Amino acid sequence: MTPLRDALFRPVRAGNAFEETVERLVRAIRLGAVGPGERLPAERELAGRLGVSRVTLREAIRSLQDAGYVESRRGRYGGTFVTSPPPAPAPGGRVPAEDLADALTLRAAVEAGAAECAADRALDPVERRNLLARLAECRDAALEEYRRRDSRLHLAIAEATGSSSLTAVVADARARVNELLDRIPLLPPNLAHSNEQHEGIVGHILAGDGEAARRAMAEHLDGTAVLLRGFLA
Amino acid sequence: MTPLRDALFRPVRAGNAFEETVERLVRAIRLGAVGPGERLPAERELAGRLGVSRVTLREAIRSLQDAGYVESRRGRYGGTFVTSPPPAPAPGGRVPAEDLADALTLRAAVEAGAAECAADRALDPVERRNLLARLAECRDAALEEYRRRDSRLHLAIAEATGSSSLTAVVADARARVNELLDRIPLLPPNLAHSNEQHEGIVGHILAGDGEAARRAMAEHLDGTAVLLRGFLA
DNA sequence: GTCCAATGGCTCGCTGTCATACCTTTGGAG
DNA sequence: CTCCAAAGGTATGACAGCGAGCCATTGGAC
Repeated sequence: MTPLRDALFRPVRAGNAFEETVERLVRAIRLGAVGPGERLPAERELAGRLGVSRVTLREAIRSLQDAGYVESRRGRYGGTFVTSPPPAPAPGGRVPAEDLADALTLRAAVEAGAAECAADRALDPVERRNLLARLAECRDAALEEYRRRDSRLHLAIAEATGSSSLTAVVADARARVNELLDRIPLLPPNLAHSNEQHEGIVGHILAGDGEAARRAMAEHLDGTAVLLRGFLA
Repeated sequence: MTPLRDALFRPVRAGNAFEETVERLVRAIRLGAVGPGERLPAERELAGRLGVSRVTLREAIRSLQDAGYVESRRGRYGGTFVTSPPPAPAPGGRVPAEDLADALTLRAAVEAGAAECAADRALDPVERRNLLARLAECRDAALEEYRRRDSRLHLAIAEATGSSSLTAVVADARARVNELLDRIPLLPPNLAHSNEQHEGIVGHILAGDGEAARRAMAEHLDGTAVLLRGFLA
């Protein structure tokens, strides 16, 4: 009973508008939704989308500039551009075991569910191409680009469910796990294994086999879960 | 690409602090976390949990009073109590097909995932008893209480995953679907069938059979999904 | 060469929200 | 019977965030 109330009476605001805006922008960049060299939406549009005033958005962008994530240029065809290469994330200290379990459980549930939903749906050609393109991106990614492209593939799978809410939840879950992954080394053998599993997952989704897609995704996620638990527990 | 950005650049705030607080409180009551006659946490504590000032919380409580959801009493051992019976929800009009699909997809993914996670975990005796108690509550629920108790059972399953984040996501998804369910009739045969399925789901969870629990939950959810699509499409 | 549309940069007054403190009511402890 | 702890009720000053408007810069269209 108490844990249920904890969940329902959790904070309405994760922080102030400025902090949450920074968080969102960093997340979009870290998850690869806006790649290096690409431009963010114009301030007026972005402020509207985020439901935040332009003043607040600009403060957030200012701190991303200071952190080296973006650079702004004025004038027509100007804008705010993601720098390449992006700054290395701060390593961070230990992680409470409970937080780790919470993040991994959330991700396991939503990503496996998303893979199954995506497979059980009739995908249009655009979605199919998107999946294959993201898969290819992962295949020939350099080490320092891998995490971002991996996230993009996983998010493409979430998108393929056709549910924007589910996509948002997967993005949240993934952002949390990525923060933890940044604290452990990324090894080439793991990467190769990951790519094999990606092939399988996407294959099952395109074939419309929900059960197999779910199982493959679960196994894939379990791999990184084991790594995380090993390094951080 | 655009749908991904839509998900990541979605609004930082769902509304102002007052509106979101009202939403939270109504949700807690509608999902049965605080049953008829029960007391909400004291204002000072609740404001702290929700991360909102007491002034704002009180405005929210005030509108719940006006809507007939709660009654406040002063003095020691006073507090804000959920009324019984609660007011009937406003029926509401048509639902865009896209919203319906979005809500159902989200729920299918997260609730099926939660059932599987719960089953694959070593449950402590408290959690096992909680599941059985909620199951029993559903079994002998009157028609007008059924929706609330059904939600409590489903949320108990989410709690059993041990992940508060996952519990919160399931609560969100369920609140959205409940809003839609309030627009269609609840028929005794459906209810009986639901209860049978509940037995199966909880049984598989207690037995630790994640695969079966997931499948049973998916089937169960599919039943109400079909009903919803039939009535609202 | 001139114009102009689109972009980032800046300012000001208004409103919502917060933190804090204090008041009022109530029922059990002693 | 008295007291007081815990709850809801109220008031106030400070500030974050907003909307709206204007300025400055830029590069292509004409």
